Amino acid sequence: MWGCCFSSWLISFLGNSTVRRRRYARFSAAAADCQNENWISGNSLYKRHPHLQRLEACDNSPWQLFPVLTYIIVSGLFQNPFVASRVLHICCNGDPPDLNFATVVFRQIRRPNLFSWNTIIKGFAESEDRRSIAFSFYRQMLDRGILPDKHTFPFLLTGCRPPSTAKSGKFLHAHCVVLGFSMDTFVQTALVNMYLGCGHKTDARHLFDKMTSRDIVSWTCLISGLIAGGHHEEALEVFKALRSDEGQSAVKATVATMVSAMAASAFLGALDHTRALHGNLEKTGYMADTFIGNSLINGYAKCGSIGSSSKIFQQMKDRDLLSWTAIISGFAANGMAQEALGAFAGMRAAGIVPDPVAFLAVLSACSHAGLVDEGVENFELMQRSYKLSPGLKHYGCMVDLFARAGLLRRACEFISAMPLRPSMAALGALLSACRAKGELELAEAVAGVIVSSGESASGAGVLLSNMYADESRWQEASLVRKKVTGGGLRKPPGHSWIEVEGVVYRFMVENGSDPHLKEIISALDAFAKDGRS
DNA sequence: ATAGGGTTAG
Repeated sequence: MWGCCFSSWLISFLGNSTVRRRRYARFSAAAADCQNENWISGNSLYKRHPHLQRLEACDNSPWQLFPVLTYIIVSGLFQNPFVASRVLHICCNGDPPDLNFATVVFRQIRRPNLFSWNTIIKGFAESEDRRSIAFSFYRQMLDRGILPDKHTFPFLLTGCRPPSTAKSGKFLHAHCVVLGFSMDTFVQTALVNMYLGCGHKTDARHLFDKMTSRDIVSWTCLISGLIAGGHHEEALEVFKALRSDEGQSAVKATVATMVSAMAASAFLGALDHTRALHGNLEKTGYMADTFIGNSLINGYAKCGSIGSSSKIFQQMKDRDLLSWTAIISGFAANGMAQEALGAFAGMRAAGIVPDPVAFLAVLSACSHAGLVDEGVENFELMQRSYKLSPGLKHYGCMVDLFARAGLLRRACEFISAMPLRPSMAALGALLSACRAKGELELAEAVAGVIVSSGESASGAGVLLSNMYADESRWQEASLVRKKVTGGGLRKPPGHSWIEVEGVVYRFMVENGSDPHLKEIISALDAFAKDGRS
């Protein structure tokens, strides 16, 4: 983008002949240096060419780069590998990075050095949609006889994230071993991260366990990677192992570590863990951190301790978008819709611009409390005042809002007016509302839509079958049920977990393997008896 | 004589 701007700037710059003559003296000094094959670099370079120091001050603002870039190109200093690498680095690390211009710059470097290769590889590996280009640069680099160093691999490995498989990652792992970089902590951590990202948990654990010098980033990578893969209990176990390791080695949990541990604890709803983490944090200097505050708000809210959430929220010095969203969705999840709406008003009054996630929290508060008018109002506000187009989740939430309120007609109308294909969740919400209202005909129609969507319809099938059973239409009930189970479809068994004295126990329906299942059932029976009396 | 792996809300 700014490559184009630069061309026009260059033309206007060079077009003025008086200016050009005045600058000639400076250029000719640089030109003299370009004759010299022994390139100077670093401090001595900047001392000889003070103009180049502007390179250091314009990382995020390409506009400031233009004058010095002109100087660099016209003088020929661009062929100094150090200077070329600096320019390339600026193109790749701008905000946003301009990879097209970086490629143009890279192609102009006659003999790219390892630093230039690493820089362009990093630029593409960190991009969203052009990660594969990083690999083709790696390939070209090897073809030109340049060997990678220990910096190259972490760059390349960050590009091995889903949807790409572990295939290229394993390839790189082999290169690391052969070239002797497999003992480097950074490379090893990047490998662990890559395996976790590609879903190869066992390989990642194996690698991590064999690491000779784990530092805190390695630990944090493992914990956050396990969470991303849905292994929250294992993440907490690793965190405990880290805690016992902290006594013997120099590793010490950082903000990133604590935030990840908190996320696992929040997901599991483990109140004791959350409290323990909070207690730890009070002893460190981390409480002032916004990330930490946000994760505590979320953690306490997920554990049902919304009072603690709002206390943390009030004590926070700097509240950002996420702090407000966390407290709104916390209130929403704990059935406090009025407080959620109040917090939303507070957020707007504080000058924080809500984003789609914030609106989702508001809408879910309305839907849980049956506040139809407020829901519709905010759904419109989001589009009208904030120019945000609702996503599938927002539409799903609105369907849920109407369906829970028993407004089946309105829910149907809303679905047919949707510009997006309704999600399974939206149709499912409508279907359960049909059961609650005993609207069998509508339920059949909705179930038909779900089946024709081609996705797994086991939940819908079970629900419809139950509806037939409600009406004592046993034949149809068993027919639907057979279709669900006979077609290879199986409803995944529901599972839950409970934290008792700091230990998380997971249990499943249909699975007698848990040694505590009997205890759990008898405890539930006791609760049920209490409830009746 | 420039660079590297990790962070929260749905």
